[in-house]
Amino acid sequence: MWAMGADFSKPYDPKQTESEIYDLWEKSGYFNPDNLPIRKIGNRKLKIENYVVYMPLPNVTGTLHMGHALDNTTPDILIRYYRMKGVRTLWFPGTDHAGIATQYVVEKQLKKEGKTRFDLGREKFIERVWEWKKEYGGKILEQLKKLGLSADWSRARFTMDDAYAADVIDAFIHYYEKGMLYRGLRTVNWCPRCQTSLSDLELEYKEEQTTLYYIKYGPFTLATTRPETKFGDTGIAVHPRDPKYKQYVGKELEIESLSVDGSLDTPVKKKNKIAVVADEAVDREFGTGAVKVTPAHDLTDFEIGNRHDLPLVQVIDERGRMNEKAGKYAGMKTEDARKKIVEDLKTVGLLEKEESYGHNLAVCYRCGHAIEPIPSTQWFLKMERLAKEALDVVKKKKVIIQPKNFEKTYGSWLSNIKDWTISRQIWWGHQLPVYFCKNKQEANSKFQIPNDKQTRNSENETQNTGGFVVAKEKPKTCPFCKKCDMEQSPDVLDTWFSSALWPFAGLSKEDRKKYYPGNLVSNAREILNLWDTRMIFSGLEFMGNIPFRNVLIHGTVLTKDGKRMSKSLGTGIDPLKYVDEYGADATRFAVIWQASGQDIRWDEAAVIAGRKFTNKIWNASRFVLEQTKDLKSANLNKKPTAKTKADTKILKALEKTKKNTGKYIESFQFSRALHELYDFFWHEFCDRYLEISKKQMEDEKLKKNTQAILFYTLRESLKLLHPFLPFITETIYREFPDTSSLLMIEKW
RNA sequence: GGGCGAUUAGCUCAGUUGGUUAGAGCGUCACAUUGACAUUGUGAAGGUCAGAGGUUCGAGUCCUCUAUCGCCCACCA
Repeated sequence: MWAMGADFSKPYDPKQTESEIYDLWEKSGYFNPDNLPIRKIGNRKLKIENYVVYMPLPNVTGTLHMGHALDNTTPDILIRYYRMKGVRTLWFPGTDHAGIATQYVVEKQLKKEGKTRFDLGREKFIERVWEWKKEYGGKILEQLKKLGLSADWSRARFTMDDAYAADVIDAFIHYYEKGMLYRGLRTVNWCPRCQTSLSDLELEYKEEQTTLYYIKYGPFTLATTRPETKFGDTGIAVHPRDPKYKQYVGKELEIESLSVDGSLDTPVKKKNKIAVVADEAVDREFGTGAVKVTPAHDLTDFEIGNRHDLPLVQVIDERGRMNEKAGKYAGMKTEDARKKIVEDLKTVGLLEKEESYGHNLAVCYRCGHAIEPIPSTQWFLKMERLAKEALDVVKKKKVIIQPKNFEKTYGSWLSNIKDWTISRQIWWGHQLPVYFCKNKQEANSKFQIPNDKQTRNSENETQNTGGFVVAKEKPKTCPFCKKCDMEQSPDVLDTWFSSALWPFAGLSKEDRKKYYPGNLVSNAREILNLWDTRMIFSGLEFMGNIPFRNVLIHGTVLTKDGKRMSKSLGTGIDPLKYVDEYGADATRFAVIWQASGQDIRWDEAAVIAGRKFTNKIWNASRFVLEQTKDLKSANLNKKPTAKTKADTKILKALEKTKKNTGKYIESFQFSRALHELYDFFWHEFCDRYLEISKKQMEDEKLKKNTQAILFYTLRESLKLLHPFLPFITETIYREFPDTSSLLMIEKW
C-alpha cells in the first residue's frame, strides 16, 4: 500500500526520495508521541515510558552549520531507536530569540537604509524585528528537517511566544518575591554619544597609538593609559605569585598622590589609603607588574574589585565628562582631563615616565565614539542556593554529564559562581515586569550612586526601596504618587534567562505532567554553563525536579587542518551542501562515523564513504528482493532456522550486531554502533552470505530456507540501520511485499 | 592567565578495566569481473603508537617530564 515504486535499476538517488519520505513521516503524525500507535506504551525491559529530548535552540539569526548537525543527529538516533522500541518519544524543537544577535542583525539591515534603531524608536524597531523573525525565523528549522530529524514540529516553540513569555515573566516575579533578585551597580560598556550601553558584540576595535604613563603610587609605579580615572582608583592589584610585591599584598598603604585640587596629597596632609590585592588577572610582564584598579571605569577592574570587595567610585558621567568627584577637573571631557592631570602629575613630581604605546581602542560600532565604561544599575539573581542545588544533583548522579570530565567544568563554574546579571540594555527581548513611578525619578536613575561604598553583592540589596513595583501587568494607579502613569523598565532579560526555562516554559499543563522531566540534552561544550547548568537549576526551582537525566557534550567540528570552523574566517561548512550532493543519510553517516568522542577534523571522505554505504544497502536490497520474490507471505515474518554453517554464522552475527547496536546506542556510543553495523552489513552480509546464498539457492533443498534468511536478515538490518540512515532504509522498506506501515514505527 | 584534551598507517580516526602477529575508512599498488553493486570483489604495501624517563613478568594503554597542536572560559591596565 505504501509502494511508490523505487527504481532499483538505477543507483540510489537520495534527492528523489528524501523529501517525499520526510513528507510521509510528517503526515503520519508519528513525530508527535500522542499519535504513536498504541502498542504497549513503554518498554518493560527498558523501564522507561517516555524518551524526551530538548533541542539546543538555534538562534533565529542562524544558518545551519556543522554544530547543528552534531547537536541533532545523535538525539535523532536515540529518538528513532526508542520509538521503534515502543517508547513514547518526544523531541522538543524551537528557536531562541537571541536578543543581542537578532537586534544586531536587524540594525545592520537598517544601517543599509541609512537608519538607526533610534530613528525608528523602540516600538517600531521591535515591530521591525518581528517582521524579520517572521520572514527568516523559521528557516533554520526547515533546514534542520533536511537532516531527517524526527522532532515534534507541532510542539515547536519560540522563546518569545506569548505562552513562553508569560512563563518567563512569572519566573522573574517568582525570584523577586522570594527575595532572590536585587539591583546593584555593574560597570558596562557605554557610548557617551549614543547614550546607551553596548554589548561586547556591538564593540569595534580601532588600532590606536597612545601614551602609557608611569605614575608613582607610594612604593609602586603603575602604568596606565588613562590617568584621568585615577580618582576612581580604589586599589592596586599585583599578581599573586609576583615576589616583587608579595610584602604589600593585603595591606592598606598610605601614599602620596595627586589631589583633586591638583596639589600633592601626602599621608600627613590627608589619609590616602589604598588597598593592595593579589589577582590572577594581572599580567606580571606588563608595565611594572602592578596595576591601579578602577572598578567604576574598567570592566576588568570591576571584576577584580568584585573579587576583593573594593569600593566603586564613579568619576566619569554618562556624557563622558568628569563628575564632581574629580574636583577641579569636574566638567572636563576625559581627554582634556587627561592632559591636565598629566601636567599636574608632572608638576608635583609623580609622573615617572611616558612611553608610546599601541593598543586597540574599543569604539561604538555605530558612531565610532570611544567606549566609556561606567557603572550602571543592573538586576542580579542570587546564585548561591541555585548553584548549590545544581551542584548537588550532579554529585548525586541524578544528572549525568558525559564525557565525565565535563563534570569538573560544571563543578568549578558553579563553585566559583557570581550572582547572575540578568538585565540587558537592549530592546529586543523580554522586557522586565518592573514599573517605575515617574515622580520618583531617582529610583529609576541608572547612574545614581548612593555612596562610594556601593557594593555589588547580595548583602547590599536595593530592592523594595520604593519607586517601582514588580508585577505581571502595569498597575492602574501608581502606588507611590497615586497619580502618574507608571513607566516600564526599558531593560530586557538576558537571553539565557528565558532559554533556561526551555524544558517547561510555554508547555501545556498536560505536557508538563506527561513529559517532564525529560531525558537528554546534547550540545557543544561552550553551552554547558551558559545553558545546561541554568536549565538544571531552573528546573529544580520551578518544577521541583531535574529537567533531564543526561547531558551529552559533543566535540567540535574543525576543518581538516584543525582550524576552528567559523563563518567570518570562511572556514565554515554548511551540512546542506552535503545533503544536496550526497544525501542526508550520507551526511548523517559522516557525522556519526567521525564523532567518536573528541573533536572532529572534518574529512569529506567520510561523506563519500556514507554515500557508498547507502549504495551498498540499495544494491543488496535489490538483490535480496529479486531473489525472494516467490516467497510466500507465511515465510516472511517467521524467524528462519539455520541449515548450513553459513546460515548459522549470519544469523548469529545478526543477533550479536543487534544486541551491540542497542547497547551502544543506549550508552551513547553512536560511532561505535555505526562502525559495527557497517562491518556487519557490508562484510558479513554482503561479502560473505550474499555470495554463499547464490550457491545455496541453486540447491533446491536449501533454496526456500536461504531465501527466508536473506529476507529476514535484510529486514532486521534495515531496522538496525534506520536510526542512523532513516531515508534509505524507509525507502527500501516500502518495497517489501508485506509492508503495511512505516519502518519508523516498526518494532526493533 | 585558568581549565580541558590531543599527538597511533600518506590523510581522518578507532583501540572499552595494561595481556599473544596494533585496526577501520579514504588514498596507493596488483589482480579480477559484465551473474545486486566499478559508488564492486580478492589481495598487498604502509606504523620503532610525538620524544625522554619510570612502574610492571608484560605499556599504544598507567605515572612524570619535554615538545608540538587544539578547544573552552577569562582577559590585554
